[in-house]
Amino acid sequence: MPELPEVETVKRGLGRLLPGLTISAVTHDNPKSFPNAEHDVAQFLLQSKVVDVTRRAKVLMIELSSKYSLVIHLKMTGQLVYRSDTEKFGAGHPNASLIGALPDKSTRVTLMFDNGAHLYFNDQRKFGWMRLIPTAEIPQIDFFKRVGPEPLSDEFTWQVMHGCLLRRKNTNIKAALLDQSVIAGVGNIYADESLWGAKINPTMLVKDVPGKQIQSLHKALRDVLQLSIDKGGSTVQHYVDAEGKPGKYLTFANVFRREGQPCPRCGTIIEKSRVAGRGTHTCPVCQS
DNA sequence: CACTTGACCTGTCCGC
DNA sequence: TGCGGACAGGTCAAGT
Repeated sequence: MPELPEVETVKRGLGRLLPGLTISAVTHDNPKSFPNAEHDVAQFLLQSKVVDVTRRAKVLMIELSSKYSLVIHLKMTGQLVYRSDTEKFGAGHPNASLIGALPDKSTRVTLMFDNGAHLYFNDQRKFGWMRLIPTAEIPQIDFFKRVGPEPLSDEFTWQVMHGCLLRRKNTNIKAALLDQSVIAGVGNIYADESLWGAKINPTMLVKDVPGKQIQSLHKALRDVLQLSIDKGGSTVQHYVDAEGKPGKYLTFANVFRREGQPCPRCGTIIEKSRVAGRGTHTCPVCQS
């Protein structure tokens, strides 16, 4: 679920809340959350001050004054939720969260800060991870060495995108979009939405997609990612922002999770199938 | 090498 | 009501 727009939304929220705070206590379920940790992570984090919060692809980085960074992947069900020492989220409260009292049974890591606030890393399915890595060494980790360009960057022209996609010319266009070494940050939601926008059938092989349609896909992908960031991301089940609130993009979705409903463009009933091992939503007429 | 499938997990939903 | 199984989706390892 957390794809580029969701991780970007969390990054912006934490970027407003965390910098300047010092970590005063840590609880965690090492080694599940901190695989292959070389240090006593909790001890190592104490008295570190948060310097900045950044994002690359679907990965969040909390940069610390110790010259180390917490590198975090939320995978499918991960959440990072900040709560001040006084927040109470009873029903009807204007700041009511999607989730209840924290920590709960999905909480895997808790950071407490010197202002009394807590940051909870919740992750029902335990696919997510955190790593404590020297900030200077982050570009060297395997994932970042292989990951493709940021689709919202100025350098990401349609020609650049075409070149990236052609590295997987014999696979279908949806699998190529989902491949993080081709383009960074695209997941199932925005693959389906952008392919619908460009009127491309997801099973089409990359080498068979004409340049004109790659241009359409480039615009559709950037538009849908930007729209979703503007709406605070997509919430299917688990995703919430740094304050525990769900995203609003899915009310604007054209095909994702809309099987059985009419295509907003032509009225044909949207179908669900399986492409690249994922649930895939298409208009059978627009994307024939 | 290029590409596809299965494993990792847990909660939810559907059919019997 | 209970129970088994499919499904959800990001990434890496293993398989074809």
